Amino acid sequence: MSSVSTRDALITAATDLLDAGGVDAVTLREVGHRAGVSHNAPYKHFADKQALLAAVAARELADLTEAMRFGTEQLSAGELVEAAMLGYVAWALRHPNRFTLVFGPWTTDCAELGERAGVAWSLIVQAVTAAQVAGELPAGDPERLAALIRATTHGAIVLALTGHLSASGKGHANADDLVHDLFTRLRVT
Amino acid sequence: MSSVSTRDALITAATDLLDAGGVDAVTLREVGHRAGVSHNAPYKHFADKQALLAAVAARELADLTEAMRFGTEQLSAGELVEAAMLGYVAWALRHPNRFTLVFGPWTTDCAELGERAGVAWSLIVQAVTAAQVAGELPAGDPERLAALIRATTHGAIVLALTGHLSASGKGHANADDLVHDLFTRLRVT
DNA sequence: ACCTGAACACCGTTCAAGT
DNA sequence: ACCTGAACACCGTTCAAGT
Repeated sequence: MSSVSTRDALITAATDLLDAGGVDAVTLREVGHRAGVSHNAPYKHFADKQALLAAVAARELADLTEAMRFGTEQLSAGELVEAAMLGYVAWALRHPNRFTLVFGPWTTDCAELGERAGVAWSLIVQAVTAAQVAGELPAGDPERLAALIRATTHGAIVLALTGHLSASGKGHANADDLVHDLFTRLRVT
Repeated sequence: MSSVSTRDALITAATDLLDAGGVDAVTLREVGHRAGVSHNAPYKHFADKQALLAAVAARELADLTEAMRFGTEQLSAGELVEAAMLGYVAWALRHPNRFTLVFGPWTTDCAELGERAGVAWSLIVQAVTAAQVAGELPAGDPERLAALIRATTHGAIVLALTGHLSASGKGHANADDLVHDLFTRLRVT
C-alpha cells in the first residue's frame, strides 16, 4: 500500500518538476525529496530515471485522451474530430513540458507507452471513419487521413510552442487556427 | 585564425556527438577532447553549453535551407513548394538528432537562430505566394497557408521519428506520403 | 587573446546495511 | 519488500595561472 502511494508520489513530484523547469529539472534527488523519501528510493520503484519519466508520460497520455474527449457532446462526427484535435492543442499548450516529454525521441522504447498511444489514436481513427461515413470528411484510407490530421495538429502545436508561429508577421495565426484551416480545406472537397 | 578554426572544430565535434548519441551525448569534455583542446576551452568561444548547441543549430539551419533547394529546377511553382517540403523531410530523417535539436523547446532564446529560421521560412512563404499566383495553391493569406503546410510537414516528420506512423497498421504511410496527401487535397480545391 | 589544470557543486547509479 | 547513507564516476562551470 505504502509502496503504491510512494510510487504515485514519485510520479507526481516528477510531473511537478517537469512543469516547473522542463525535463532537465527532473532530478531523482529532488523527486525523492518532494516525495518524502531518500534520493535513491526511486530505484525501488523504477529501473532508472528514464523509466520514471516513461511512467510520467504514460499517466499524461491518459490525461491527453481525456482532454480530447472534453465537450464533444452533441456534435456531428466531423465536428467531433476537430473538437478532439482542438482539445489536443489545448492540452499541449497548457502543459508544454509534458507534451515535449510524451512525444520525445524515445516513445518506442517503452511498451506500455506505445500501447497507450495506440489506444488514444485508434479513437481518432474511429472518429475519422465515422465522419467519412457521414460525408463530412473525404473518402480514402481512414488511417492515412487520421495520420494527416494528426500530423498537422502536432506540427501546429510544435510551431506554436517554439514561437515559429506568432513571429511570422501580421498573419498571427495560432495553432487552433491552423487546425481549423485544415478541416475547412478538407470539408470543401 | 586558430581561434576561428578551433571554434569551428568545436561545432563539428558537437555535431558528430549529436548524431552519434543524441543531445545528451554532447558533453563539453568530449567535445573539447575531439577538437584537441582541454575540456573547458569551449568557454573561450561560447558562453556555455547551450550557446554551443545554439551554434550547432544555427549551422544546421543553413544546411536545412540548402536541402530544401535540392532538385527544384524546372518545376512549377506548386511543385517547388512540395519539393522543398520533401527536401525538409529528407533532411530531418537523415539527421533526426539535428532535427530535434534545431526545433527543440528553446529556439526563441537565441537571436541568431530566430533570424536564420525567419530567412529559411520566408522563402517558403515566397514560394507559396508564387504557387497561389500560378493557381496551383488555393487563395488566402500566404503566410497562413505556408504555416499550414509547414505544420503538416513538421508533424509528419515527428510522427515518423517517434514511430507513431509505421505502427498504425497496414496503411503504412510515411512522412513523404502525408506531405503528398496534403498537397493533393490542397490542389483539388 | 587563448588555453590549461585543479577544484567545486551537482547528478545518476550502485552497494552494503538496516527494518 | 522497502528504504537509507555512503560512495563512485561523470559532468557543467569557475578560477587562478600560464603563453
